[in-house]
Amino acid sequence: MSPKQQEIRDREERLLDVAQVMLLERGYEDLRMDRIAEVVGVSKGTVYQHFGSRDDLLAAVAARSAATRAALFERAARFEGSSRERMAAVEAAAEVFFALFPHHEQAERLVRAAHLSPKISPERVAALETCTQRCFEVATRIAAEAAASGDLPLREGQSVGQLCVGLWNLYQGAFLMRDLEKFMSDPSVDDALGTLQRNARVFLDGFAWRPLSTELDYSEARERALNELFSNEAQAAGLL
Amino acid sequence: MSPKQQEIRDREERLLDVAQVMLLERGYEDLRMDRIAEVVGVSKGTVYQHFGSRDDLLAAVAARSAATRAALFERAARFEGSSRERMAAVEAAAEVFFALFPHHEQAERLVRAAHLSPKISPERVAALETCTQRCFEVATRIAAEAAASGDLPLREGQSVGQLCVGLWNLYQGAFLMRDLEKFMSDPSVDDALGTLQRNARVFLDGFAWRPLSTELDYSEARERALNELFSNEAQAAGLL
DNA sequence: TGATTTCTTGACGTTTCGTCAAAAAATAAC
DNA sequence: GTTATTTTTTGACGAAACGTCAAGAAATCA
Repeated sequence: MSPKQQEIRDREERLLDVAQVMLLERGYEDLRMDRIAEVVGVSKGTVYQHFGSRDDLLAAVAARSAATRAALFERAARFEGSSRERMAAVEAAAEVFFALFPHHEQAERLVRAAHLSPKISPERVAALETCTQRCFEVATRIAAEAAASGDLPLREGQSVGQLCVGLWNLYQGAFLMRDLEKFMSDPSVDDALGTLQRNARVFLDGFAWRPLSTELDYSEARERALNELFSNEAQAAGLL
Repeated sequence: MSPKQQEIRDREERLLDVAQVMLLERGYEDLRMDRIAEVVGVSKGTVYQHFGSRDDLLAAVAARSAATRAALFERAARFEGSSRERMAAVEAAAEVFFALFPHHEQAERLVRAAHLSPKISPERVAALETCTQRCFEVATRIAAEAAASGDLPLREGQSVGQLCVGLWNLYQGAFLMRDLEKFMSDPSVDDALGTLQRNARVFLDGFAWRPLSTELDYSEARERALNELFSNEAQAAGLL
């Protein structure tokens, strides 16, 4: 790769870095192409060489963090333990991602809202979806193994797909709620992360995925996963 | 109220109607003030008499449907039956709302994304939050009664707040997923609404809220709620 | 009927997006 | 090492939309 090509690669990363920070700190409305160009030290035309439009840049930001999430999930898949402990490691990965990339939810929401926008290159949308699919595949594989081994006794009409969708929904809903004000005066839900962890356990208990959370303390598995798999990231995110 | 004032009121509703449809059909980017004015048959200046900005109009759209949701939830609270059947009625209300106001998720997401925008009048934001709070209050009251009566045996560290947050998250996450493409090839989750209903049952079973879904068929309660409480709406939404 | 207040209008200033022809830089050819 | 060609960068420009406001129209009041 020629030095020029390398420079272009690096610049794209820097553009994404700047856009990511701006999105988080100032919001979508203040994500201005001129300003990004100025901060990175290039002209606006050059930014448009990398990204076809403002929305395309936004999608690129989302795609980059989504790729990181998929990588975290796949790392979690290597966790050693019972099937449900391995799912707890995946949940830990979701937590780490959530803490490390607080901009991502907003970015992905906006990309989805810019629905079918012809201004977003199809490859980027495809990349984003592939990453989500990879996350689902990790979870599905673990649940399928649990079902095969008997740890997860699926009842009539239940499937590993249903379970994974439910767990995903639970997490997405909770992440969505993060920047929302509190709707409840109940102090028991002040700790959003703890509430989410407990609810995920209730949900998996509802499937009777053994060992139940009454039989085994999954916060131990969670901490082991954070230490063994995500040590650096978890420390950076303040989870350790 | 003078005829003029009535006219202004009506016009505001028409503006909201048009904005709502445009938002759903063409997306946020194509929600143009000039165009809305033109469709309703007034000038742009008049639109700005009603709404301080484009984002404020968006927030007004969200606030209006949120008020409808709160009303549906409160109607659901009047359902007769066991505590868990009454919660099933609330879930039915959420389904009805979801089907009737497909624009709402997007609108609320965008308002939240436009975070702290000084262009949205504080009263509208407050109205939006009050409506969500009303929904939570309905759910919380039912769960609290269930806990008091012994139907819902909360374990150490669990609370009705946690349960309501979890159920809300599950629904929000599922609604968020609606317009998303499918991530899974699993045909068992093709039926998004059915998957959501089953997952909600698993979740409440996880709390051991009696009668469990294995002991009682809650689709019966759901259909009764749709018929008794939301007959018109459910028919309009194609749920009956 | 005339005076006063309230409401409506659309042209205008501003901002930002995205384009593109010209200039600059990098690479290739000799 | 110099010239030619290709690639890359630039910033001025046109288009589009937001939000404003002074002038005019309509409604209410006296």
